[in-house]
Amino acid sequence: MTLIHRERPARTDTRERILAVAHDAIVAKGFDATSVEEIAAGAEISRAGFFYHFPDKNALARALIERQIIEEAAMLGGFIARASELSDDPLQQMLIIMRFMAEGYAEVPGGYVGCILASATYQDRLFDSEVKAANRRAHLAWRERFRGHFERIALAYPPREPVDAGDMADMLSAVIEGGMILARGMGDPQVLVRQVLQARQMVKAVYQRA
Amino acid sequence: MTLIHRERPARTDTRERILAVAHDAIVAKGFDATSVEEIAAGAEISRAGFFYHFPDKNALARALIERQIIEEAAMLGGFIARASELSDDPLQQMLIIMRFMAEGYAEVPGGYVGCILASATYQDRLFDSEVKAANRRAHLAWRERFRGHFERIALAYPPREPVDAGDMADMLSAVIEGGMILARGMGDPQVLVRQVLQARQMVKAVYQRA
DNA sequence: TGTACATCAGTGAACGCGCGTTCACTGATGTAC
DNA sequence: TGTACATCAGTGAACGCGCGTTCACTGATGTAC
Repeated sequence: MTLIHRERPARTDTRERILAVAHDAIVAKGFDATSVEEIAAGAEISRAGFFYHFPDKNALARALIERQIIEEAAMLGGFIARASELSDDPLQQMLIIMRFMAEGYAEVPGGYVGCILASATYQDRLFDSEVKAANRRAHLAWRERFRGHFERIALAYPPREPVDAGDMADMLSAVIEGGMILARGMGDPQVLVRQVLQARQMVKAVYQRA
Repeated sequence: MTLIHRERPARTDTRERILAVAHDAIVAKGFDATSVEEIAAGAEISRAGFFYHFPDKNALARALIERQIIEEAAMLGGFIARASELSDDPLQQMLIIMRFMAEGYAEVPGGYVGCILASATYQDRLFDSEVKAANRRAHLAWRERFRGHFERIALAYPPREPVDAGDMADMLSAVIEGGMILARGMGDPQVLVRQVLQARQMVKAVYQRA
């Protein structure tokens, strides 16, 4: 028989596992209702082990929000880059981006979807001002990212009804956050996908000529 | 000097005060982070007094969601009735309703707004199936309420891009829930108002001919 | 190549605090006769 | 109109439990000489 030397996997990834487990639990139940105990158990360490990686529970919230901001930016950046490869027209680019978004949400395994930023928004008195500021920056980043895009669209395609480019940019966030709430509230993940595709139809109706 | 006989106001309204205080706190901080202690303090009773009115904390959540469903229905019912007084045209009615909604949110004192249903959605593992079912019924009620309306609009005004009447109905909820999250995340209550008005412009673009 | 020490990535047990809930009790109001 | 009892709308103190956090310790790995 060989010696069963305890598997001690090179897990510098423990921190990542904590973040992944915590993300899912917080999105599902809220920050306060998610205990350090269950996060630690999910990451297969002890409760005290958690505090080796984070000074306190709030530091975890901060890290999650920062991570979300970075991942969102990466995903969107990918969509934008691919869309500008596929078309030079700003309206077509936006329609392509929105289809990518819908497909992205359709592919989430189990259809389970939630947004940590919304979760933090609905518990904002719990978080310190640093977390709130990060949350705010994230929303502003989305807005600025798409405002310029909608301004270019409006130049090429005068809108049928007057709309503000900044509001159109916010609409993308709003339809996703609101769609997630509906999808979860109604127990049907497809609701989010349909909302994104419908917002896409509405964008066409606003800008596109027959 | 007159006898200062303790003011013992006829407060059968204690239950209502509990609900009002709890609503504000839960929407601001989440269900779990809102203690019975602070709800009782806000309603000017003792912690034990709270349990005279509700068997446990979950019963409070149920009562709040049921109350929200009733109040929403009443408010919307008022808007719909007034809109059908002002116009016979289904599209004009919808545009009037959406303007009422925007004005309603613009008038909220302090611009402070949140939705208890969204709050419950983001903590849904905490609530029992009865609460979840009520939440779901509420969303379905909104959808059915407006689906017929959008179907009538589509008959009179063939949409410029194909859209599903049920999805259009959901869009009203989504834009409000999403708008609230953005408004709070960015610290600007006007964001919600602008999102509702913008959705209104998009409805015009989809259905209205020049 | 061997030894001494430092650092990393945790563990297990204990801590105090705040929370939801219970319970015996109370003082004001309502009702029967 | 007075008295006895019931009900309403709570109070104050106590309960046990779970939570976030701390702390002394540990065993494996890395580094200096």
